[in-house]
Amino acid sequence: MNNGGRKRPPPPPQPSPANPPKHQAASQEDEFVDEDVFLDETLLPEDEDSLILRDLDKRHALASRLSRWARPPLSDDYASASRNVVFQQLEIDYVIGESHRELLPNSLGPAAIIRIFGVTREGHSVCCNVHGFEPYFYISCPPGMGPDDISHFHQILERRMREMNRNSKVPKFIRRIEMVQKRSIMYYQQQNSHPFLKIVVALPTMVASCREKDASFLIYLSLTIALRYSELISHTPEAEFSKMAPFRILSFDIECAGRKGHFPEPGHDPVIQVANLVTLQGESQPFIRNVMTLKSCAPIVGVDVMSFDTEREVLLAWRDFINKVDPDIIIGYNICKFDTPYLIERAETLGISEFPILGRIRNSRVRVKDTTFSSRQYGTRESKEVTIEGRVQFDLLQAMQRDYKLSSYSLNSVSAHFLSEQKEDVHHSIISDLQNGNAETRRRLAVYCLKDAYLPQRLLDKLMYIYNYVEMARVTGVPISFLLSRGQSIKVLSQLLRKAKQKNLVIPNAKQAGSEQGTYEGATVLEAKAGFYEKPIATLDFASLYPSIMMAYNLCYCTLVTPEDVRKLNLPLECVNKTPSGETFVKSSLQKGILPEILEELLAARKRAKADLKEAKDPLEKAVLDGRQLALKISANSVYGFTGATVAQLPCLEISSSVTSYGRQMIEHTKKLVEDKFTTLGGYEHNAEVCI
DNA sequence: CACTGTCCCTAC
DNA sequence: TAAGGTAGGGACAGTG
Repeated sequence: MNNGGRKRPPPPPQPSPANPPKHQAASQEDEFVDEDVFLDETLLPEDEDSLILRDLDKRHALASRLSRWARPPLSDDYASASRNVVFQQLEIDYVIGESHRELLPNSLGPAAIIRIFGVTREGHSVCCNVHGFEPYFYISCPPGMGPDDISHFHQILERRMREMNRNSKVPKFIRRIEMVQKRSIMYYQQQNSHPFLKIVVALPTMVASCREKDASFLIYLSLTIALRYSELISHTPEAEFSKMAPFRILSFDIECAGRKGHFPEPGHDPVIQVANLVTLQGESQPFIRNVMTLKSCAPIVGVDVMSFDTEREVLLAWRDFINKVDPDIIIGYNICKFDTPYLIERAETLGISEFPILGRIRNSRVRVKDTTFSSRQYGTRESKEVTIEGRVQFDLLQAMQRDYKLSSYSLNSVSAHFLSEQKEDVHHSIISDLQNGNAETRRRLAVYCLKDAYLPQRLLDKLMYIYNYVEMARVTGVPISFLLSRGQSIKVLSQLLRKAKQKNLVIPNAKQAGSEQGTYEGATVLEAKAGFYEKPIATLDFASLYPSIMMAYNLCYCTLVTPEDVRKLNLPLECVNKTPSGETFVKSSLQKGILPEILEELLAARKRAKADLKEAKDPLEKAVLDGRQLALKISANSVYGFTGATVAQLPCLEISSSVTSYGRQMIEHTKKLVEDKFTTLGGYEHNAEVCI
């Protein structure tokens, strides 16, 4: 048994025997009315089965509830592996052609990408992508391999998998598994009495041995897989397979006792409280509420208060809690930049080496990495990256900053904006005083800490983040974490890879050395006619102009014909389109482009979102759905942007400049059409004029 | 003051 | 290392 699975001590003892239970109950009732604003009916449990832990006995209810929800430990079969994880789904995207240097560091030739999606430990359970774990496993093979070699490569891959599998001590107990493919998020339907699909991952030694044995087949991260991917049956996320998985969502918040006038630093300032709420996706109430405090804390209605004498105990209690509850998704406010790194760095300071075992890979330590993200769309943001294998971290602050333009992103103002609820800020200057007071002042602090854990969960539900992000992840085929931590281009690339694989195409590494191609001509903007118009003006608008152009004219990497090919191939005129910018593309009758297909899918998804929008009644729900369809629109537009991004993975200015040239042409044409038709000569009242 | 370049923002 | 695009307006600073 590893540390991560170590049993948490049985229900902690009542923290403060000095307070007789009766007195507690009385004071609780009093305070509940005027002080515990957040403990209103929205948070209080409704049924008997829920946790109302007014006395010691009820603590056992928590313990049993917790163990009921705790997932079974890994089988002993896995004990021999130094690191392992159980995945729900394996998918192998095997060839992307010449390697992308970014995606495949250190590899030169055509490459395979194995993507692994999903994690589970119990059959009916659900999972998300292998977040945190590198979502791509890189395998490279000798340079010079082309599309014709795909099947050969396939076989090599398969053989290698088998070999590795033989080497491992893991028995094969899965014969047939039906998988639900949702790309990023999946619902696993148990077809088999045995719950496990097993994949043992990343035995570091195997990397070395593979290199020695077969230099032409480098494996950067080794895998041992218990079933062959050909045995997987994947379903598109439709009908019953489009259901949302009941993720287990942990929302947490920490409080630190900072020194006066200083922002808390993990090198100096202790973690004094950690509040946790655990909710099943789709349910309105958390099924676990607790708070871990340093020093005693008076009881709180509906909350399991666990008090400890040392900070070390607090941290370890939290680690054990995480491992026991085994959440799929971890949320909070600014957790990525503050809470999570703070806990880890604090544990480092205190020398608690066994603390950062929080993920689903046994004995894998969580590390903190500094990252910066900068793009024109989202601006530059510095952040810390903490990978917790197998758990999605969803920072509501990040999501807010990406999705909404607000004047302030404090939890307080965001909650006020979306939930009409304030957070009753405890000013940071009095946190230390509250901590140094008595059990009652620490209780007050705990209530606020809990509220700070509660608000992100409310935001998550209210803004339908799980639904919207899962939708986006499904459509684009990237893990959810990418949606928060990366830009638009990875989404386009991911869709390209998916489509290319379907069609047995390889994507070249187009990023040439010194790609100095400059910029290209953009859209026409007609001159506006300024003035105050009393009568309404008719507006003309193209529906998704650029995507429509790409679809209509079949513009794609794989339909572009170079000038020399035009000469060589002597293509009949009726098979090609010549764009206003002078490029040639074959028509879809000859070969349908990948990009148009991707766009069709995106626009179909957008259509679905718009249909939902029509159904929606609640204004906020409407706003959220509107945001979703807008996000899909932006994704569709970024397909065009992707081709014009000269610093991206696969620039193709022939496509982007063709799109804009068609766009200009169409706008001119429309203007002419309208102005020619609606004239006084044609019997209309006025001459029409088309401007901005 | 006229003009230019930069930054920042928004529209599409 | 990763990063959708171009067009265009307004505020502001610097310069002759």
